[in-house]
Amino acid sequence: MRHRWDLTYAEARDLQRELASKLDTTTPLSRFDLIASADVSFNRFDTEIAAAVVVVRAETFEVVERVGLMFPMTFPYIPGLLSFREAPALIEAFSRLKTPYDVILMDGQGIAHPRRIGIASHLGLLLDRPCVGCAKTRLTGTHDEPGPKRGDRVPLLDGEEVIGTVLRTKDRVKPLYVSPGHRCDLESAVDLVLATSGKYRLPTPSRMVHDYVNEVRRRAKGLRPP
DNA sequence: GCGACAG
DNA sequence: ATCTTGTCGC
Repeated sequence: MRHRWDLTYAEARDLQRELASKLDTTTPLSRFDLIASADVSFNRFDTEIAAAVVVVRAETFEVVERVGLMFPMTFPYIPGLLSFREAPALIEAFSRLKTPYDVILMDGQGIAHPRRIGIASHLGLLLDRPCVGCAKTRLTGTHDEPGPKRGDRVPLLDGEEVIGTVLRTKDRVKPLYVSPGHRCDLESAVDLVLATSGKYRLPTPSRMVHDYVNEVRRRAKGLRPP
């Protein structure tokens, strides 16, 4: 499934409402042996964005394949419309990936979004692959403070509706916002994040792709140490 | 109108 | 998101 990206904000929101109705957030993940972690990186005023995907074996964190590239960035950052800025570059990166993977782990919200279609949901839907959303901060929803220990969690709510889980992945560090993206349910999403984290706040595959995508950007732009 | 607001 | 050293807290 594909669609155009050069839309007005109103058109983009209409498209989101249309796409959101196609999401599957009730099917448990059958497996997550091979995780395709995706991320982007860019400079404040640059017009190019670095996108990368790292396929990691969940049990060992061994890197199976990496793809990194630079891509033109045209859409601005508008809260709620993040995918229109970052997804085109990510989709290009995924198109160059050869390794079959079980699930995508995306930095950002899944259905924990005003229209229930954050970048993890949007990406999963367009690629027709299971996708988990794991964000560092909140976009929408309310919640209590989870307990202080790793594994402690509390529901992320929008009124009565559960749209995600605020999950502590490490003792006494800020919790993460986990929500299903597509072809995945909330329980599976939390399981995956918990199974791949512990040493750091972020899941290890997320840290790996974050480091790699920064390396890709710096190598393309040439950053000089002062 | 005011405050909130993934990356 | 990125630019950046030291520093406070467990």
